Amino acid sequence: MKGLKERMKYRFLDIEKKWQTYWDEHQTFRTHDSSDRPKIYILDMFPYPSGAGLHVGHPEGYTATDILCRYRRMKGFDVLHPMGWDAFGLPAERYAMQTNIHPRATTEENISTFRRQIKMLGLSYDWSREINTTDPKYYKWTQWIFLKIYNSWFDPRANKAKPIETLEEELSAKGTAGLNVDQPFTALEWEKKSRKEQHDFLAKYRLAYLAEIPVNWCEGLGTVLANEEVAEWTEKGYTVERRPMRQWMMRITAYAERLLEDARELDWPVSTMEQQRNWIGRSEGAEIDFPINGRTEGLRVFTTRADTLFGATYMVLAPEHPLVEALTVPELRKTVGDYRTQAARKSELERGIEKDKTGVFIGAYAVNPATGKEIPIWIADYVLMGYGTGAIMAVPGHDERDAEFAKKFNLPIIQVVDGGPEAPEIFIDDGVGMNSSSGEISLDGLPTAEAKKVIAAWLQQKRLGKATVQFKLRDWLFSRQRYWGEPIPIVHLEDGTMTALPESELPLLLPDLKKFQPSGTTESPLALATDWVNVTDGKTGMKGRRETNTMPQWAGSCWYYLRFIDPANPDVFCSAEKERYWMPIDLYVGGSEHAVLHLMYARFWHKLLFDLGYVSTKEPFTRLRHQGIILGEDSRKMSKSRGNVVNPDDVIGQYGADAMRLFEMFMGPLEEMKPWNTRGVEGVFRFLSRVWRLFVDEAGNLNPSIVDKAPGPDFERLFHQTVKKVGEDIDGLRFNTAISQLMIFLNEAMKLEKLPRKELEQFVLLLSPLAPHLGEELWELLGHKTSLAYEAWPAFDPAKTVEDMVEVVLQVNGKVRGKLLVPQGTDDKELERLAHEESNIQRHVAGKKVLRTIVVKNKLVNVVIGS
RNA sequence: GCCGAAGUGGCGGAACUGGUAGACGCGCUGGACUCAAAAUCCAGUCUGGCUUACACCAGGUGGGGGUUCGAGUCCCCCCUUCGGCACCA
Repeated sequence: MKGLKERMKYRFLDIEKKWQTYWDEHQTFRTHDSSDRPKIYILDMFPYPSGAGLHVGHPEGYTATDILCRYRRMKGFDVLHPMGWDAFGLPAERYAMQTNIHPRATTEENISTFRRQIKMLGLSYDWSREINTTDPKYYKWTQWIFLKIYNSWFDPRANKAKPIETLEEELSAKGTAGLNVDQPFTALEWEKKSRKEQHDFLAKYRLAYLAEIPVNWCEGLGTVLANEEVAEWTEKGYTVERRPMRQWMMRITAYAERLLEDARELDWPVSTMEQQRNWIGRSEGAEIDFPINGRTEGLRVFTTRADTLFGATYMVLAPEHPLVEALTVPELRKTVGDYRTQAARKSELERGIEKDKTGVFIGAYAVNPATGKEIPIWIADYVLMGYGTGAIMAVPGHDERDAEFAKKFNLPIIQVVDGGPEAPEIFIDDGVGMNSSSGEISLDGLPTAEAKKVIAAWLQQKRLGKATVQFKLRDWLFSRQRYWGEPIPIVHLEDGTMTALPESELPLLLPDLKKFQPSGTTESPLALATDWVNVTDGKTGMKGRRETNTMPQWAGSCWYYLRFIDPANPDVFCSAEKERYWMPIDLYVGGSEHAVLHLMYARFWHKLLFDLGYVSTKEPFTRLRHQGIILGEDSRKMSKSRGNVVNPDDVIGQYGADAMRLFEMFMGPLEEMKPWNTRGVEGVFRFLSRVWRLFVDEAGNLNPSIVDKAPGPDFERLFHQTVKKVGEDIDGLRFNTAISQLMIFLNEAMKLEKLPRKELEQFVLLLSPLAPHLGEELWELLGHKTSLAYEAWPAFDPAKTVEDMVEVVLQVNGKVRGKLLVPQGTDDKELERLAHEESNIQRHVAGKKVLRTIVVKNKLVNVVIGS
């Protein structure tokens, strides 16, 4: 008795194991390159394999893309859907410092866990393409790309990157004639320069370069951080200080305009686009040179409000501004010096928190080019060296920060823009010019936009300035003081020059360390591997020292999507032919926490590779979606301390992978934040069990009620509606509504005595992308010998989706007063007549005047009456 | 402070270009099966009024106003939540 009952049960664990093994053995999801079928490249952001294993957030995005992939395969597409590991990273290294276990070992172990957990979900990845950023066969190419970047420069005339040789050739041919440089030289002079001089000149143009800049040093982590990363770590309680250090940078700023411009064509979430736009921070304005008494060079400022030039009553330099030293009068050297050291100590964060303005007068004066008046020059830390020119003209009448400063230090405030009678004391918006005329120019009466143009033209003509564009984006700090990262393939030679490793020497392997300890300096632990560090340059015979910094974790993820296309190629990072077939990525799914960092860096590298001719598209990710965060059952963020973490292993053990998949998709829209709910998992599990019972009888055989028979008209219509809706919803990533349609279909099917075989088979196909294990099992039970993964997706007949009887709503003044069942397509006249016949309508219309009647075919009749 | 997204039953959420608000699921209530329970199945479930009942009526998509025959959907103002930026001149 019990045995029989056991057999009829939906035994998900056995079924799921069986099909996962089948897919593995048959290599069901192995992708073949370039056929004449349409292609689609669907990518998940590959995970960092942490020691904690998968959490329920990971499967959400992975399941979504998996469903779409399975669906598209059935629609006849070549689908590229790979998975890999972003495996360099700090946690494994920190663990190594505590235990001396090599990060490689920890990483391998974590990857096994992740792989096992991901495979349990039944995701249809092509595992033959698995990649790992820490694999030398992979990072060889990360280093190769680094060299490409190092050996390139950005030609502003072409607005693109070019090999550095093109610059050398140009310099040899015609010197700096075609370039905009401070100290021009001729071709002959170039040839006469020493090896080091040439090297240093070129270094200023390379897209990867070393710079001594104030960086974000995090003592706790023993490394520097990119500006973009600071917030993340300070939130975790680490302190970050500004410290000048010599670091590798990438010239992402050269691409600011293109990163902004090309984003317009992308199908990305608006908030992500917005974040990127903010981060790039383009602003249009003007550069103006303020003459300084007794000096030939002026003081250059950037302003977005050149129209307020007449209101500039003083100037402010950033404390770090290079002219401060020269301009400060002797009597004030001490005060100014003290202020500068004080400001240098403060981190940028601290500067931001202290809203109270500080600053000191340096004793010098500039001339306002519009009024001809002398105005004092101050330094203050509210002006940042990193933005614009590091100097501003202060217009306290129309800028809140300047106003605050002016009030504190009793500097004159002049109003030069009329904001109308309602305007606040400090009016910062657009208005009409006033108090702005000299013998040469007048802005009085001009609207702000107009005034900006007039003043810009005047400045240009007087050679005092010009319209320019500024960006907030800064160059990308690319080096980290870590062991567990890609070594930078550069050697520093004893004459102070650098040499890049030839491609033939890649990969430059990480040396094996016996002990994983911090170097004790600001260098990475690699500095301790003296055998590795000290080298002799083959070409020059000079002694050299390897670069000990490694690349940031973002490096490997900047191009992994290209390696997936051709993962084992030993000769190139990705074959051009395959790249042209598969790129761009048609759908990219991952967390919104990567909105600026990863997504900006990857776009930057991609554009570089595009300029150098290695990829065929200017953008890598055409359509991007973020999965929403899954909260704990208590609607709060999942965390160990709250004890509300849901473990995927447990859920799968209890309800199966299909139920887990289905629930995560049924919870709500993919992108929304939503709470976990165990009852909800039970709900979808019940649905799957009901599907099982519909197909399988108590003895475990195919339900004998399934017969070769045409469906009734109502059921046939529902079938066609279901095919239509499920397909459309999967394409639109609306899995929750696709599932509810399948539920509706099942509910109706359960009511039938005899089940039409053809429709039920097709239903299995519709269900299969969402619950693939159950799908395969039922498909086999229905007598099919091979996997359904490449079965044709069911077709629907639009004509058969329409109801022949429709319910028409009867309204009086827009309020529902009755309903009517009429044949589809009943004409307006007839509907109107029927409406007026209906008793409840007559009751409401009685004694009133009918003004008009609005009829919407197949929808409603609205009788409009007077009072 | 600025920018962006979103507010719908007890809960997760549906509702195509303005046309029956609450699909589907959870929960809850009642019933069937059972010695009993679990599982399963059937019925009900926005709020209020009235009714034996069917029906009917009023209100209802964060709040207030507007456009419209008709608004969850469009416009204006306000409130709340989430995400981002934050002296960027």
